[in-house]
Amino acid sequence: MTLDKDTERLAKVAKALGHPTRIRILKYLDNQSHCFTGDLVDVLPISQSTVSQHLKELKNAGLIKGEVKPPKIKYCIDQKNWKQAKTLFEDFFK
Amino acid sequence: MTLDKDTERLAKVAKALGHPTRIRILKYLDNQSHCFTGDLVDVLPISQSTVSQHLKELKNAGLIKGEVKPPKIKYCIDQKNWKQAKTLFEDFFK
DNA sequence: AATAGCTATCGTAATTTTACGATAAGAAAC
DNA sequence: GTTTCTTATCGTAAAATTACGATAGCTATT
Repeated sequence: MTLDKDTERLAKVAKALGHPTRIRILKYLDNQSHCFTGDLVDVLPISQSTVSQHLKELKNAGLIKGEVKPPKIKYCIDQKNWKQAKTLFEDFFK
Repeated sequence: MTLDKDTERLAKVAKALGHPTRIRILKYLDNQSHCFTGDLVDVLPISQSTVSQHLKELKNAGLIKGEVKPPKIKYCIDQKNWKQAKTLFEDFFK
């Protein structure tokens, strides 16, 4: 059943979106098109390690991806998975 | 900032959607337009108390509402909040 | 080779989530 | 009034989440 797969995927993405900090990160990324961890640490009222942890979850959910630009890591939205997520939510709310 | 309110709201709704069982419940509700707890217990592979717990979370997030039809409780989607959630996600993914 | 800068990971504690069985609550039927 | 039916709530245990400081890793620079 691809329906069940979609359900699992939708739930996983939703879970990744289920924290205000992660929403803010994604909105920031959407505005800036890309950013480094430090940019977020400057903007968000939480520690560097916690920011990194949230980034990890977004990456695990496939919503963002990181590119190593030593000594920094450049994050941006994973457009392919982003589109898929958008579609899943559209279908769900339709 | 209404933006922060929207962020909080979006995260809250997303969190409520962040479990496959709750997605299934909402899909079921969308198909049937309404249902009782027992209907879901028959369909889902989890116990009655767990179903009730998931319903509670969906209700807390405002996505569904229950109407007492003794001795049952009739659940349906909260259309007003559902529309709002739909809009929040649309704006977010736009 | 040593230092400096940036970020992930580790270790940890507090809180939340998820699941279950058992129990309570409410109204209808007998 | 007792029983029956349906569902919420309680109590509980295991697992996951969230947060932090401290530490490690990786480059580039000095």
